[in-house]
Parts: sequence; structure tokens; C-alpha cells
Amino acid sequence: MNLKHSKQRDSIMEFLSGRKDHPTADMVYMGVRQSFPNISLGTVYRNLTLLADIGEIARIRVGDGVDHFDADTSPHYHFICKECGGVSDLEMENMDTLTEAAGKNFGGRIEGHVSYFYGQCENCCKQKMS
Amino acid sequence: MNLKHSKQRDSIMEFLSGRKDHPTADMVYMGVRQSFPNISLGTVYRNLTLLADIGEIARIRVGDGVDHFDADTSPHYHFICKECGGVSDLEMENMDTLTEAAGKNFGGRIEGHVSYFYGQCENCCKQKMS
DNA sequence: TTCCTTGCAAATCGTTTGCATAATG
DNA sequence: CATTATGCAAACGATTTGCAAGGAA
Repeated sequence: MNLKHSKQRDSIMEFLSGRKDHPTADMVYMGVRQSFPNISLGTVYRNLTLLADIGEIARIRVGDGVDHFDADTSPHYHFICKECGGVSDLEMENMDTLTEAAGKNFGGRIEGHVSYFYGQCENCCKQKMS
Repeated sequence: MNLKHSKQRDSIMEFLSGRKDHPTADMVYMGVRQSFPNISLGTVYRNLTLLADIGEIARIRVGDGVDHFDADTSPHYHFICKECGGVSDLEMENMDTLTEAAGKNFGGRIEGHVSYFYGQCENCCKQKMS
């Protein structure tokens, strides 16, 4: 896999690094287009996939049917708000014990797990009370 | 939401109840067509969605881009084999402590979590060794 | 007779891909 | 120069939907 430099990829990476809200491909497209009006959706998808494949970014699936992306590749958990659909990080210890527990009564080999949490985010909680 | 009886829905429910492999909509379609040659894919989708909405069945997402369905709605975890794509049940205690742990440093309200495990199933493990 | 449900086909949504051209090393 | 990357548009797979006709209460 031979990589070649590209301004488009750089600006995608830069955009993603400046964000904590786990944007979708389309949001990345919209954002990068500000500074790169001619970039195409295809290029955004191709680069997001490439960057995720080489581990530069993480692809996040939280059950809403759209892939989200995260420049923070350190292991951590995510939360999705059922009201507004926003995705955020969750501060909690790693649950690798889960993987062990799952392997107890299982014949095959368990490599890992995917977990995410859902509910109402702080903002949506407040709005409901008022 | 006023329900009316339908043979198609019955046979979908019946098909799903006789299965432990968490079929996709298309697999349900193929299966039900044996006894119901004229059923349409749209009807299958409509009924699976309806049944999932009223809690008769569960919709399962394990990151492979396709929805799986399960007639067993009791809370339990799932495993997806990265080799063959098969989805199976996992026998392990409920990890509701997870939800609590996640709520510790979080401003909003956490209602629950979705978790699934991945790796190699028993069959694929054996094949690799031979 | 009311209104839910169906079959069919077209539409939608997110994502991928083929191709000719442009940019990189 | 050899290749990788791009823009564009067409293709894709899974799922949803509009509509006229059929079936249940």
C-alpha cells in the first residue's frame, strides 16, 4: 500500500482533528468544502476509508445507519443521544473484562467487543425539563 | 396503531421463531417464500419493522451493514464471526453495571447500551487449524 | 364499508466504483 | 515516468415508500 501525499487528504485530516463531535462523511464533506470548494464526496469517502484502514482515524457505528469518524483513535466509548442524534465521548475505564466474560461459555475465539451507550445528552435533558 | 391480522405477518413470525441464526430481511424473504411464493420483499421489511417496533422481535446490528432479526427478545448478547459472518447468541450475565459505570462522569441520562462481540466462531476456528 | 395490508415498482440513502485527467514522488 | 489521487457520474445494496388492489374486522 503506497501512499502519496494529497492536499485533500490533509484538509480532511485537519478538519477531523479539530472536531470532537464525530462527524459523518457528509459533514466532513460540507466542512472541507469551505476551504476546498472542488472536493468531491467520493474523495471524502475514499480518504475516510483509507485513513480508517491505516488506523489514522476511527470509524464509529452507533446504530443510526450512518458512519461517524473520530480523529481520536485511543480506545474509548461513545454515547449517542436518541433525541438529537449527537455523538459524544464517554469517560470511563476500559471494559476488557467484558471480552473475557464473554469467552467463558464460548467455543470460538473472541477478539473484542463493540459497545456504545444511548440516552439523552445533557442539552436534551435540560430542554425536556423546561 | 391498529393492527389487523395477516397471513404474511404470521408466516414471518413463524419462520423467525424457528431460527436461532438471526436471519437478515433477505433471508427471511427467501425462507417465507417457500410457503408463500407471492410475498414481496417490501412486505417482509414492513412487517419486520412493525414487529420490531411493537417489541415482538429484536433488530440486531452487528456492524456488517445489514440488519439481523431475532425472535428472542430477552436481553442477551450477540457474537459475529469475522470469517463467515454468522451471528450467534452469547451466554453471559447481563452487564447493566456497564450502564451505571458510564453514567458516572456524564451530564445527560444514559438509558442503556448496545454491545456485541466479534472474533472467530467455533467452526471457523477448527477450519483454520486444519 | 372502513381502513389495514399487500404486491409491485420506483425512490431514497449512504456508500462504492469506473474512468479519464491531474497531481505526486 | 510510474503511480496514486481526484472529480464526476453512474452503480450499488439495503431499506423505504407511493399507489392501486386485496383482505380483515
